[in-house]
Amino acid sequence: MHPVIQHLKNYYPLNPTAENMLTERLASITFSKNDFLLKKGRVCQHFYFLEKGALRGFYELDGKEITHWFGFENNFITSFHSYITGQPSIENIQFLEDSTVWAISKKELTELFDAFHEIERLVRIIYEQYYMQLEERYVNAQFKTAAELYTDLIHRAPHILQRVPLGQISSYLGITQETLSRIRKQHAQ
Amino acid sequence: MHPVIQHLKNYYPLNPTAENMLTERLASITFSKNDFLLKKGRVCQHFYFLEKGALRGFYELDGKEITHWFGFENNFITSFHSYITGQPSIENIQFLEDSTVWAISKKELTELFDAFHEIERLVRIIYEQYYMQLEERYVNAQFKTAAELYTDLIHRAPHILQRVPLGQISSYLGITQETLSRIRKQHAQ
DNA sequence: CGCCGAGTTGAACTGAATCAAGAAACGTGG
DNA sequence: CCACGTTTCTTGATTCAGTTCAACTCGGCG
Repeated sequence: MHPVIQHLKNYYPLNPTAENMLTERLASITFSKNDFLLKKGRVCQHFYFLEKGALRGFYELDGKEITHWFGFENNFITSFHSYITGQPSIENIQFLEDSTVWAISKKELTELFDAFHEIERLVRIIYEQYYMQLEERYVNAQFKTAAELYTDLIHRAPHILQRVPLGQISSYLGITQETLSRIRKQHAQ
Repeated sequence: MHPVIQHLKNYYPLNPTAENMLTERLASITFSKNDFLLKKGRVCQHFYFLEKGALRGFYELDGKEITHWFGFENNFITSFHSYITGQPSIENIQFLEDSTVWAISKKELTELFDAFHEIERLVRIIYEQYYMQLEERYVNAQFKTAAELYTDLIHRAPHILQRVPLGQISSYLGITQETLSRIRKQHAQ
């Protein structure tokens, strides 16, 4: 079975016709480590599904790169603000590993919404889940010390330390690399 | 025209039949200042529209109340996590002023999704807007000093200082009341 | 072999928290 | 409508977590 269809079953089951129409419109693309899925200034016209690999969204602030999210296997990926508004993206999306994604254009997905109520429902449900995740992350972040943020993260995503450079994790947590390095040292002992 | 229908036109226009079916299911409720729309531990079974007034969502942390969002006129309101998952809410929702809300139950809204594709589309579009807002708030919050958070807030919502106690604003910004008081003093001079 | 990016370590500094005490504003009942 | 108690806000002194800046280590790779 198609890996995207397989994953969508976790949210809402589609009937076979809708599944087929969707599958036909999904294009597989492979990328190498350090490739960009999207560069700042371009409009994000696609909705992606990351089958294998890892990536990050980051923007520049005072000459430093701020990674504000990571994507791993089975995550839906897009530069949301740009995708929805059609405006140029402020963020870059870059691969951290050799990766495989499935892509569908906004135009095609919108057409599928018109043709299949249930596909729009599926996306509505996916939005709900992603909204809750974002909200949770937000509430968890505030009022925590750097050390708490770190331990929370390795509980939630223990693999992240092996797969992502320290500097990217530290900006994701909103602390400096030096502080994260010290915390990690404490933690290991 | 019904105030909810009026506001929905900003997102996606409904046909008259859908408008009527929706309007019939909306119940108007008035509350007084300090009333609770939802108390911690209860399941949020409704989706609300705040026609007039103001409210806040808050939770307890170390014996202190942390206000993590505000709602004003024309905002959609619910305890999202509880509403979606059906689990007891961690947060309270309390009115800051005498208010008027329109309510629809989750059951009825779900039935409307089944009956009218376009109502589900409307909600999908509303989710997109609210997701972007949350994302924006998140990115803006990190890496800002307390003073920057304050000036950003009064630009975005200048009315908030008149309508909301300082202690609630400070926890919303993730700083102490003392710090906000000092910043505000600096700012005024 | 030497360079380069990633990570570590140290010392000084600073923004904001904490703790504590007053002042002002509010609303509630007599 | 005033008096009293409670909540909200302000101000000061001290402390501390985390930043900044700078130097150093380590491992990989051309």
